[in-house]
Amino acid sequence: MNLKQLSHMLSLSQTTVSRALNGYPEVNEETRRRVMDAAKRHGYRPNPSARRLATGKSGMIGYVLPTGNAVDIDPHFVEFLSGLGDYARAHELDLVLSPADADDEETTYRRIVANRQVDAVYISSPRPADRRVALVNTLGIPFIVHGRSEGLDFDYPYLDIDNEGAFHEAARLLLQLGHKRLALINGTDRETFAIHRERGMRRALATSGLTLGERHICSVAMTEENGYRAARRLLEESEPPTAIACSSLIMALGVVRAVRDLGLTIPGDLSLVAHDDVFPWLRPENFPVPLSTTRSSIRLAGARVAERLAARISGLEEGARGEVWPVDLVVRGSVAGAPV
Amino acid sequence: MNLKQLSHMLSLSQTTVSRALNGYPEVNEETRRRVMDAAKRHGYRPNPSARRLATGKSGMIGYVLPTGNAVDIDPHFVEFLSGLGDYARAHELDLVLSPADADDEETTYRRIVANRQVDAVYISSPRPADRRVALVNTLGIPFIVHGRSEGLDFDYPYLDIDNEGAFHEAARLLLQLGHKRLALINGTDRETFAIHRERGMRRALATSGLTLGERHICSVAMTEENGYRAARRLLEESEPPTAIACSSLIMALGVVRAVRDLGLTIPGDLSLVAHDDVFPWLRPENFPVPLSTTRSSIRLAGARVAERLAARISGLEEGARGEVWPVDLVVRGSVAGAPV
DNA sequence: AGAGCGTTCCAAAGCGCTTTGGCTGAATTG
DNA sequence: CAATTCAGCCAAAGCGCTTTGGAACGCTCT
Repeated sequence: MNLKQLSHMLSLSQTTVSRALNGYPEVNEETRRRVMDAAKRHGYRPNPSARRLATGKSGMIGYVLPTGNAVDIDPHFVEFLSGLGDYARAHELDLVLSPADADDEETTYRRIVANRQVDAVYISSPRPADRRVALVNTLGIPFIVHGRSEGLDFDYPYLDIDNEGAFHEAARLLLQLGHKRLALINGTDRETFAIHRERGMRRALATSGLTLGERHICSVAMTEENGYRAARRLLEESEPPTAIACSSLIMALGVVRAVRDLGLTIPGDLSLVAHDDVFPWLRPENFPVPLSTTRSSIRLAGARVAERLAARISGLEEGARGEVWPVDLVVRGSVAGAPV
Repeated sequence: MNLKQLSHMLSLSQTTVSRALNGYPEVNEETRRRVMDAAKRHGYRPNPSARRLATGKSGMIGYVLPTGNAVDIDPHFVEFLSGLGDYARAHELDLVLSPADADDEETTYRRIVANRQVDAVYISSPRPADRRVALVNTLGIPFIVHGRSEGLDFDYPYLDIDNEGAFHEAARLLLQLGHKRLALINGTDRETFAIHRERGMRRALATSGLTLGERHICSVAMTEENGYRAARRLLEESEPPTAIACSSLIMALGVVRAVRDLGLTIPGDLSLVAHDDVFPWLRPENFPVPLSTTRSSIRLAGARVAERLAARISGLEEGARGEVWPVDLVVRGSVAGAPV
């Protein structure tokens, strides 16, 4: 059932039927009702390919998926997607993932914009002076960055959590508990969120006249194994840290294992705080010793990004509005006063 | 730069240019070269929306993403996606995720097929007599099921791993080690893979004249917490199992924690085997006691599904070919002889 | 020489929608 | 009452591609 048939059986022109369906004002309400009714009764659905060719709008939002043998997609992604999908569903938006060589995402961005394949895109895990952000900005497609870049000479719309504040608070807590030797097991330092977390921690330490030594900070991919290795290295030093802040629950798993292997205890020998993106399948309260966390639901972020993307597509949101969410510090049993 | 302009500047008709570009035989090789050349030089890219309207082909593969507040997307999904994306990239295929109410995916399948939004779809985590499989089969769009359904009165193309064989082997190993009381911590029993694993285990037990008691099998969502709870329940019985097979590494994490909490040891008091989908961020060899696993890379499966999907789209693959991958049994320190 | 044939190209008709520009007749205005 | 206005409808022109149904040309074959 296409527009032609539908309009024919209503003895109306395609124009009128199209307008009636799309809510244009220049059609009699009585006629509109008739049209709507017939459309529903016959299950008419405008062909998206045709509509898209005519309007250039696709009803989809895009994401460029970095791929490659050595490229691992972050498990956070799926939670983010959950939230995004949840909102997108309610608004009949589809999401298109365009796989790209991780070393050359630009070509793909250019392609999907040139082809008008999607109405908007989002960018995640931005790095400082991220070229993707710059590119997408000049290409002029609606977009939102999940996270923040830095050192770009223009403003752009983003949604980020207060990573600096979160780790500042975490460090401040540890300092208040008397810890002097803190360490940070961070995500790879090419990503802005990791930089912000380090910054927050340094700021807290500076307030107490302390610094974060070069050797007390690890920047690694967020796997259990890397968490373990980093923790071992830190704890086997001559003057090991008495408290560690860790950028992910998964790495924290490794830290806990290292602590055990070394015959140490949490929080007796080591206080531990980690960032929690809120996975349904791994919860900080279920750690051997309930884990203190800085918590922010990445799923909610996904939903919010979808919401703002939709708003930008329909012109309800404009400009370079940045949105930063505060992060909860949740204190559980994994932190205690510094050992004497 | 569109076809009209390009053909005009070549003083050729759109027909000829189109045919030259698409490799049709009825165009002079010399002309084809000229066209190809000009196209490349001017960076001509056919508009996908137009092409799609004309041909009905979209160059995308689809996946219906179940969403909802209470719906958690499996973290396996992201690994599968990695593999799929990796292959799709090389073939210029995009992936469109259509979010759907988890209770009503059918509407969405109908929509994407009716709208010809994608050239093929894949279905994951099938359940017995899965309605999605039946639906998609009658709708006549190319598809592949990742996993298997059961009790359907027709054949269909799928890619699955030998879950039954894997757990049969795992159980057989445990039996050989003298274990008599085995337990299974499985994924939710609505999914076929869980049923197959249970079946494999039962079969192995039957061979030794044993059975898997009702209380010795847990069917739960695969979270760390559920693994913990299941293990506690099992181990606190009067005659606790001496060996557990577990359907995921994440649940195994919980099992290990439970064992510790109860003051037991692996493999002294309990032998443990788990299924490993091969995540980059959590590896069985890094468990406190290296975990024995049944191993199969879900990432490779993703790549293979993409490959077969592409083959079906282009007509290279036809019919209802089922493909079952064998699963490696990797023995590590977490299994030992049954306690005396 | 004319029929027959394969090669190479083209004009034009879709694909199914949106949108422009214009037409009608009734209501409003001076 | 003629002149405007306006609500409500329509025909037709795109959007940019693919594909159908020839047409023109140079050959070979009888």
